[in-house]
Amino acid sequence: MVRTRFAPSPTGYLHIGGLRTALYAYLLAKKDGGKFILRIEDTDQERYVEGAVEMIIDTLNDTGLVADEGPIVGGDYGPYVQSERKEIYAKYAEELVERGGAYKCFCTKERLDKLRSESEKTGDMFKYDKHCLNLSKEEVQKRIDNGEPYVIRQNIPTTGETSFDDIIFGTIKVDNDTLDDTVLMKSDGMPTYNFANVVDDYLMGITHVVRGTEYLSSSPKYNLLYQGMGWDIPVYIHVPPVMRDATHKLSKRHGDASFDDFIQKGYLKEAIINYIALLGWSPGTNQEIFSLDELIKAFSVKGINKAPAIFDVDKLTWLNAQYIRDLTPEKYNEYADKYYDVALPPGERNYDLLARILQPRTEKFTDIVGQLDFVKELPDYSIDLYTHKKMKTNAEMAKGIIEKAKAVIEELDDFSESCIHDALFDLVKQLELKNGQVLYPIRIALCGKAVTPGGAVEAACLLGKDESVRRLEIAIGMIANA
RNA sequence: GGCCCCUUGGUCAAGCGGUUAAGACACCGCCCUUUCACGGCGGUAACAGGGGUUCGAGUCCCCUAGGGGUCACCA
Repeated sequence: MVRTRFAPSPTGYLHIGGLRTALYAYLLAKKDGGKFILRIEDTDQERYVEGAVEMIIDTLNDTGLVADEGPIVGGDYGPYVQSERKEIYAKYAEELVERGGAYKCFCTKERLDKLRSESEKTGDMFKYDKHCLNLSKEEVQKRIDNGEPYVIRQNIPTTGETSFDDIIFGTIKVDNDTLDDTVLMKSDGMPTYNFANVVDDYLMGITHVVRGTEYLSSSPKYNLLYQGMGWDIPVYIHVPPVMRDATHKLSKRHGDASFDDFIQKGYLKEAIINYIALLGWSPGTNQEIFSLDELIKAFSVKGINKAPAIFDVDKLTWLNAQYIRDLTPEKYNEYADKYYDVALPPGERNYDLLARILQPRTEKFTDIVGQLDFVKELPDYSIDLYTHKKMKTNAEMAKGIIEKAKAVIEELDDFSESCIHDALFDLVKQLELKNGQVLYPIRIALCGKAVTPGGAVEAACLLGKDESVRRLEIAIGMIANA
């Protein structure tokens, strides 16, 4: 059975790139009816951020990428938090030492720094010189008993080459002498990522490792580790990064939006998931709208592109608009309500009308506030707005029309949308003008801005009779005084 | 700098030796229309460069250029 994992370190919000990695791991598992596991990699206590684990789990649950096993839900392979697995790593590290795949190292930071600056001088890459590799067992024990701090380093062969297979990048070979004896266990007893990920992936039965390409160059070392322990090597799927532009990765640090930011900005989680699925992956068909279930069916690692993908907000926004239009009006209003709250005066709301005029015009929910800004208060506007070349209207003729419209509207007892509509269209007929020639000036008078959701009828309905009449009077006065 | 990886329109991408090189976003134009949108129709725009291999190359090989990743007791 396929078992994949998402293994973030709890250093903050889940960002877009991380979410996409999680999505791919999830899809890969679910495609096969397998399990998706969440593991928290918190071996670096310095970078730990309070509450980050909860935020990550919330986002995952929210987006539907629900982990089958993990810190809260549990599972048969726990604990799923690395800081709770200290003894496990220690045990396997000792075993690896026994097997010759690793050794204890007592070198001080000072010695290492010296080595580093020396290699810097000669321009070579820093490589640990295996200084402690040949310490005798007794010597090692003596120094441990003396309380000397030590780390455990991976013993990498100095000759030969190591290769590994990646589903999307193929076989990659590297010379062993380009590999450094990296630290596996830190002096504080915690493992480094380099060791913990291998031990955990093995112990947790992970069959497919999905992670970012930043691990591509260290993967040979992990293979050496698997081999050293006599463990089966998992299938690797390294996914390219999501970029802000051609040369920069998307990063929260540089103010790039996170998943939560997009939700705040009025994006639908389904749209975000749909979009990031398509970012760097192609289903091989022209389908672009996918529910999570459809993604599971359509997903294949073969469709993952090797090149980094630049995040395009425009396309996300377009997709979001598609999702918004597909909402039922009721659902739309549910999402929109909190924006109505800020844009609209208190009182009853014509939800039916609101959804009808706004839904096709909403790309993200935050748009609503600006689109309804004329309702609470008539904007300051210039009578130049009455001039519209295509409508063939101007302020002078607008005045007459608005006066007549005011009269018509004042007489309405039933200020329903259909009554307003009929009354205004009767006026059009009566005046023997085009629809736009009479409706356009009325809308301007009502709204005080050129672009509004809906037309004169909808605006009047939204404003109510008294306010409509008031605004028409204002318009008449403005033009008269001009 | 060493090593590894990548390179089709502005962006996401299809292509897997023979195509007029798809599709989508964005942009532009037209239609619809009481503004703007929505919707419909159409348009501009790409194989990084150079060598090979081949009857034939976006597709295979090499080089160059550009970009990314990595060289921590971070993940």
